[in-house]
Amino acid sequence: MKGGKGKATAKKETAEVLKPSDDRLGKRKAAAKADKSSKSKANKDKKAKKDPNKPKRPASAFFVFLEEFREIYKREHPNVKAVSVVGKAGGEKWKSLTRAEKAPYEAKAAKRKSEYEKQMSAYNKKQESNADEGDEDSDRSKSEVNDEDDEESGEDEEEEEDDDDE
DNA sequence: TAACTGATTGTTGGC
DNA sequence: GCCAACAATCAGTTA
Repeated sequence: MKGGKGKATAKKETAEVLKPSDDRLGKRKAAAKADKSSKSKANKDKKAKKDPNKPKRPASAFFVFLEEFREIYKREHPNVKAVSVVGKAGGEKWKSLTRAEKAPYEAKAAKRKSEYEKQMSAYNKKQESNADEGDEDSDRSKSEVNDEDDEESGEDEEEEEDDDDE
């Protein structure tokens, strides 16, 4: 492995000292920590056997927000490049948003999710047929994936305006 | 030079 | 139902 393994360990200790204020958050952090430690393995594992054709998980509302927030944050703090800082700031900002303010991000996330579901069903079908036929499909699956990609080209964002639910 | 780390929240998927 | 894993981002770190 590479990476700041040692750094991670040291960081972990620090993080443990710095008890998170939130219970759930703490769990998250702990999970993330455990995640991290296993992640290296998981990553390798993933790299080793993960299917590159498998659709990526859709961004949650928070991640949709974070994409935008990063842009703004970079503009306001061009010197700050650390993702950890942006992540933290984004998390705080996210918590300060009202439900109405979060609504457009949730709408986008919902859309991405439905696309993800479509892609997953296509992917699963492919997996089934792969299981059926065994192999001899590599180039076919490629073209199918391309088809899937085509699907999402049409839509950008149209339902930013459904924040009326309260 | 490739691979990992951190920091965040939400969601997915497996058990 | 619970919980681990993963989604984006990228400078910095390490082997």
